[in-house]
Amino acid sequence: MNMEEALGILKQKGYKYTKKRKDILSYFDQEDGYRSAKDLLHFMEPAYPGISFDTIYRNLHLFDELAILESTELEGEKHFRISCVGHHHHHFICKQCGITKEIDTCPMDNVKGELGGFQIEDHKFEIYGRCPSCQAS
Amino acid sequence: MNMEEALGILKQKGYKYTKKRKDILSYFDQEDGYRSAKDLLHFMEPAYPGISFDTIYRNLHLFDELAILESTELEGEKHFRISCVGHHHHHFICKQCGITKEIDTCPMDNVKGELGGFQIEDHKFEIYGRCPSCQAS
DNA sequence: CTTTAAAACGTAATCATTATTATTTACAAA
DNA sequence: TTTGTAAATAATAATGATTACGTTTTAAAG
Repeated sequence: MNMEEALGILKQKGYKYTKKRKDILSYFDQEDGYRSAKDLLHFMEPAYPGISFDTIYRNLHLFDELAILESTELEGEKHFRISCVGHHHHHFICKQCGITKEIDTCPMDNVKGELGGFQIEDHKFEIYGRCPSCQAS
Repeated sequence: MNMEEALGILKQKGYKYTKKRKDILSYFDQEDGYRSAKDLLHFMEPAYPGISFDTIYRNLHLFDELAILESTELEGEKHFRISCVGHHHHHFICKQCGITKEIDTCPMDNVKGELGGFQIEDHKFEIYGRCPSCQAS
């Protein structure tokens, strides 16, 4: 997912184009990892002093709903990253910097046999640790 | 993990035996699924009117630390279940009633090859859906 | 029994998130 | 270009989960 695609989705669904939304998208476009609402707020503050929580949260949720962003819960805080659309995948997530690495292995095929009678709706597979550059520092 | 084991751990580590702790443990012993602090509070209230949050949360964390309970985050709330010690495992979790089913498949072996240079510290694999009895209702 | 360290109480604070109402703005149609 | 209107934002306030704190109570060891 890149900015043009994301802006295209917004337009197509009838949502308005605002500079704030563009800037939010550009933030996630440039970052390659999970970021919190607070991280985004800190990024936005210089350009928009006093920007409200509402704007941050509403847009994060909107983008999550539109699958422009994907989200996960890390230590009690929701974190978001730009969506890697196209194919099913999971992530390694660096505990220190939040950067992600795509994992192509999905365990669900091997598991379905164990779950006869259970209706599977969703699953979460995440690996946590330190990325190479955080190990070095 | 059963009550005797759990109480043994408490004793061995020098923590006191109280009726509240016994009741908390008996709650998780009888429930076979993830339960929230609120769930536990509701269970405790009749026997201990006005029991404080502090008692609930402190003991949940203590038991989590001692690996008497294990925890996961579901929809912004921490949930706890009695620990299935002994072997590594994952869980199917029913979104409706919180009951769990053990999954013996662990995807980590297949994944390590994809993560050269990344230091793996932890992982989470959970499957969400409806258990057979919740599907029926 | 007495001691004492831990547990529990009562309450307030904190942190993330959501809701509310009023104002402002993007955008399309006149 | 102007204007109407629905959407977006601001400025709080509220909520819900969790943690912190000073005091009192209690389990359990001597």
